[in-house]
Amino acid sequence: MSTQVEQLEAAVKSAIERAVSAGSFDAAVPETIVLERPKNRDHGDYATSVALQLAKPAGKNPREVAQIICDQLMGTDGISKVDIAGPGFINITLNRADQAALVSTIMKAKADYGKVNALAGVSINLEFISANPTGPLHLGHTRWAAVGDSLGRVLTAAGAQVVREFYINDRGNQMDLFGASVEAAALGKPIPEDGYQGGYIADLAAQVIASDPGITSLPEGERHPAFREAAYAVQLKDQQRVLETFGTHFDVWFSERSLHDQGAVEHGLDKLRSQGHVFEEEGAIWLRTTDFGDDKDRVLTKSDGSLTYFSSDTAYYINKRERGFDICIYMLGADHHGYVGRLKAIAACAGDDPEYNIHVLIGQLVKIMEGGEEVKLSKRAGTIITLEELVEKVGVDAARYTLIRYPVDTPMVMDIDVLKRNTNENPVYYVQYAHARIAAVLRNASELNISVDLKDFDSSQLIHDRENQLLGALAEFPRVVQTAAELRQPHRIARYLEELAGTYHGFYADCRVLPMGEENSSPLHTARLLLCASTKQVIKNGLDLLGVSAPERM
RNA sequence: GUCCCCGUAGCUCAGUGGAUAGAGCAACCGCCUCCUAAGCGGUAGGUCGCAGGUUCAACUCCCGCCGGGGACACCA
Repeated sequence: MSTQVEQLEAAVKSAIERAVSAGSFDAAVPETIVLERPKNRDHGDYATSVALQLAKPAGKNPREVAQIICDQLMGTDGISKVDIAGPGFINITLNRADQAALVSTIMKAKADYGKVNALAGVSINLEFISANPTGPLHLGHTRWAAVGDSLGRVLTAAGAQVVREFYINDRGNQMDLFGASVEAAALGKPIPEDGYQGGYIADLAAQVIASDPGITSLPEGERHPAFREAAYAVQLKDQQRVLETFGTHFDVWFSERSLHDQGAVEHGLDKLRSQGHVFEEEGAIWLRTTDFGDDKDRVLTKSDGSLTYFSSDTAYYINKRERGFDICIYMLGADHHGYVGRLKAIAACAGDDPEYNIHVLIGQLVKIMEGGEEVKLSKRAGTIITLEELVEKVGVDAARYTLIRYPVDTPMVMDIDVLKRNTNENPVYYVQYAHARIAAVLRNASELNISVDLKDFDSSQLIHDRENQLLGALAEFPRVVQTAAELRQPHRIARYLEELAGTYHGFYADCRVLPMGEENSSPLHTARLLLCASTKQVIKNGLDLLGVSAPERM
């Protein structure tokens, strides 16, 4: 089923085609017509600047072109008025009753309203967080936990096949240090100097001992790996538990070790060799990433024969592609932006198109304020804020919503004190409140036995400005989902919901939904109720994309 | 030195080349004897860091500068 905007776009396009074939002007018909919702209500329901774009190739002045298009557009089904404004904008006003048909569309589609097929048939691997299993998830991971999860939902809504993946860096030096730290804590010895100092190490030690009391009396050679493995298992499980309570689900937990066990590194190396970008120098094996814009070549195998972290990255990428993913999305912190070039180079070296097959999102840091002051985060000083602590302080909904609400490339400041408040300084409540408010109206309607049945819906009732505005906002939802998916920007969903909630509140203030006092119910009441129900559905659908709850009561 | 991100209202921030640059908070003024006031309406608040360029049109794209943050290992 095509949306209102798609129909309108087709209409404008065909108007241009008719004008061209009638010889009114000569220009190539644009692939897509940009239709925007004007900020100013006097400029109609939709506006387009095609005439301005076509003026030059057509060799006419823009208003003339606009006039020709308007003439062709006049009389199109559903369009009630077409105006030319300013330098040559075409302002289109739709027939109000026709727009109200959207209510049936939404009520029938329910949870499916907003799904689009922009990414249909595309298989996407979405990797995010990928923390070391050597400590609790902290604030930096939390931004990704919220945004990554939401992006997964948005991409799915846009038709993509999405696998959410967490890469476990369970190999190498850090793991040994981690194991040694927990072991030292368990034995009451001082933590190694370059080891992990956080308070959680003692807790881990206690848990490890509790589940395996004999571990401390193992001979040293066995004790060391035993501690490492036990602590790893406990810590990973903890990360998984915390993420589930946060509503972030992963389809695949991919262990770096398993990559090596499968021989994926050698396999990756072979593949890269066959593409001709591997060379040997000073006893090490290198990948010539500078062939593709990286600032220096990267070592795969060190001169002592051991593998670099980079070799895991290459193997992992190749592994993902061989598992059938078209697009690999990586969500990295700002401190890793230097990886972008080499990741893209990996793709290029593997014979892929780095502009299509790899997409790297760089997230800026989150600052946190509490009690009017910035909380300095420092592992050493023990002032790290974990995901779990944040949720304890402000709740899952507020934490998720706030983190998703901003584009990831802006550094953001979270004010804990504001998020703790149940006021609309906290935008999540503004949106949730609209949902709860509608739920209340619908409950009251059901007590009054007023029909909310679509077969009693009379679209010609909805002609009030506020109703029209609300319908316009509802019609935007699929476009917003599509843009959010294409640009990988879930914050657009949140911003849209705030606008929709605002439009609803305005409608609610000016348009009485239920009968007053002894008044009998009329078709207008039913029509407005259905408009409310549609709005509730869209808010719910949007909040679902954010992983934020849509309460029936507040 | 090279690279990335940011600079928009008092504060926190939106704005994928379009018309008079927006929202929330903070300030001020109004609105509950009937559907949730966690709401609505209004007033005030701006040289979109600075200077060039491209364009019919620039907060948006390009170049240079200024200011803030971050990154540049045969580390993981």
